[in-house]
Amino acid sequence: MSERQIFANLLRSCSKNLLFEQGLQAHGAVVKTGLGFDLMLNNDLVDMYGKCGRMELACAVFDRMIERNVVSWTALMCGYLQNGNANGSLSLFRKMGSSGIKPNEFTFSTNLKASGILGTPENGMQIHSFSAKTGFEWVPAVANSIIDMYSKCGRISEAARMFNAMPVRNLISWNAMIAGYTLEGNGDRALLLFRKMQEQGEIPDEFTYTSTLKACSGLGAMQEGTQIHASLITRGFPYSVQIASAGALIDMYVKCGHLIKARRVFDQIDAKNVISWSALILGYAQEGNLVEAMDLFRQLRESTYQVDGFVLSGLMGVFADFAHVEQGKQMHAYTIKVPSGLDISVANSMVDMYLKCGLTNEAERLFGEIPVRNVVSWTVMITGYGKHGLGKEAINLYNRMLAENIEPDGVTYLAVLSACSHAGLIKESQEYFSRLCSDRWIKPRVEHYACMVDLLGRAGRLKEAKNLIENMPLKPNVGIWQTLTSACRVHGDLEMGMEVGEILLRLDGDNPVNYVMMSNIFAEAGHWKDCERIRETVKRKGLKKEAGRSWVEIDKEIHFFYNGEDNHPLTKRIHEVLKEMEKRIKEKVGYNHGVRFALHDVEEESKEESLRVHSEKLAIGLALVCGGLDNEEKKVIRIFKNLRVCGDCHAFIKGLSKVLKVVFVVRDANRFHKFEGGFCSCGDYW
DNA sequence: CTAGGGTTAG
Repeated sequence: MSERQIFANLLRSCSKNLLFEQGLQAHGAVVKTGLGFDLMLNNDLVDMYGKCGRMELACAVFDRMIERNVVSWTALMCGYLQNGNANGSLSLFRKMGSSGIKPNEFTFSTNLKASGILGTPENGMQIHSFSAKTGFEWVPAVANSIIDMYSKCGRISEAARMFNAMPVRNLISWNAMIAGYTLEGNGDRALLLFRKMQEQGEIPDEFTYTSTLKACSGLGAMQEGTQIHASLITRGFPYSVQIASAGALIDMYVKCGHLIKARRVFDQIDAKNVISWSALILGYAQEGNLVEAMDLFRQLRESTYQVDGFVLSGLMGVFADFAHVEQGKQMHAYTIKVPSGLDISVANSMVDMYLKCGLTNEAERLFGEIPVRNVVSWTVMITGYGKHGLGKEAINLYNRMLAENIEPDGVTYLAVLSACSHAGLIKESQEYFSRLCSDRWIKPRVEHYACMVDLLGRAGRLKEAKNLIENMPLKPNVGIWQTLTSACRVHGDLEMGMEVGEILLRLDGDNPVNYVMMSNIFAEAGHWKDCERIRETVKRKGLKKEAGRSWVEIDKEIHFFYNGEDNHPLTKRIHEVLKEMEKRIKEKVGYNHGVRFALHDVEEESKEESLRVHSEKLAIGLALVCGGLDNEEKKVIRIFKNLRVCGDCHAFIKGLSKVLKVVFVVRDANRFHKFEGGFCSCGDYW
């Protein structure tokens, strides 16, 4: 074997096994032997450095080469791609074109993959047609990459067209198409294709299984998932395959609500990895079992596996949802100690957590410290401002984002529109909505229309709101009708309320929330008979609405309350304080029980009584008992509620904030309410 | 030198 061939083999082995130090030594030896200008060896060097994550060295070799062929260029592109720089690969692709070198199938595959990662179809389409012109389109690897590119760019129909037109399909073609449907959220189609490929004699591999399991997760299809699990075992795949699919398998059971089975799979895998750990931890956490989740997380930390950004951001998201500030802060402290704490998704999830816990200043500080913010970072912040009723600030932030050349996406528009909605900025919202409609790449969704309906409804422009729903190009969903119904209630438009309510009940007649809304409309209008009729229906159908639950954190401990609950050790004191407060508010601000809100609890018998024990009041009572009555300046009491805060409680807290020198921040299912000096930041519309 | 996968932030 020639010396040159020996070096090539050595370099390829370093590349494959990521042996940077040895590769560096081999590089030195190549130069010493006088082979420093050999084309093939230089290509291998570019590849080796790229694989080892040393792009500066890969570029240096590439720049010093006296001749370059298509392999040299493609190797460098792969380096960029594998080091997370898809744009780098694409711009190199363009440069290669202008230097007169023709791409081959490898160049096409690489850059199609890069386009898929960027997720915007323009680049990919160009490369697709380029490959067609140069006769590479139907080379299997290229065609597969085109399918992958289109499905990652949200052009599933293009992907399917390609797939159907392929003269020869291999396993990878099937996998790419199945993954595409799964990604699109069309799990049914994915499973259909999975069956079809087996009918045609194709044997699934680990990638097929992970994709189809993911499809089952999305569908909540436990039966299909279990079948796939079974065939994974009966086909006798080697361990490596089971490991690769374990994360998806556990996640499937988690998403189907079967934690016990998920746990069983986890316990049965000999070789776990960080993904199987994360899937299970987040499963427990999202279910509300934080004790088990955190215990597993501790075990993960103490294990040899590296905690990654996925599990950190996932847990942070759970703390945000449950408003567990203390846990969130502790996790924040932990992220500073681990490398994955620097992940952008972790930073974003922390900003979101602070915002959802009502600590706006902390969120702002953290947001300012993110070195490279992406569209999610900005959207989180805009959403947060919006929920705090800070519409102007949200819009300012949005403009700053545009100034920094960050492209908004559909969620960003949702954040801006809902910020306008919470702050009542109608003119502004119409401007942004028309911008959205004329955006080339973003399609308005029902949720965007719902924001506009909410805005118009809030302004009392109910006819316009109804018109918008009836004329929108999308199929109205339950949520958007609920928005309109609720606006009818606020403005006391009985006629439209009944009309819209009928639509709502036809569409979603088993949701107690809809009946509550209807009975409220009738109650507002004094139609007690109709109100009674609705109540009867709810009883007859046996519908139960989600139980109202509030919580408050006191001395790093969270106390939960359900409506009418009386098993807290301090219950007696809580009721005493609430009674006392009620008296003081009645004297000072003439507060009275608003019976109009009593129907939030359709199952309750006594309205007065049910109001007095709403969970948010109990939580506030406890906070007051535990030192909230000190009446010191700048005292803030934070309360969280799973549903929307009821109107009576809202009035009560407003009164409290006037009687006491306390600021109350209440996060409900919709937004934040900041009560200060007898006023609420929501302007009494919520 | 090349194609496919698992947990994940708004």
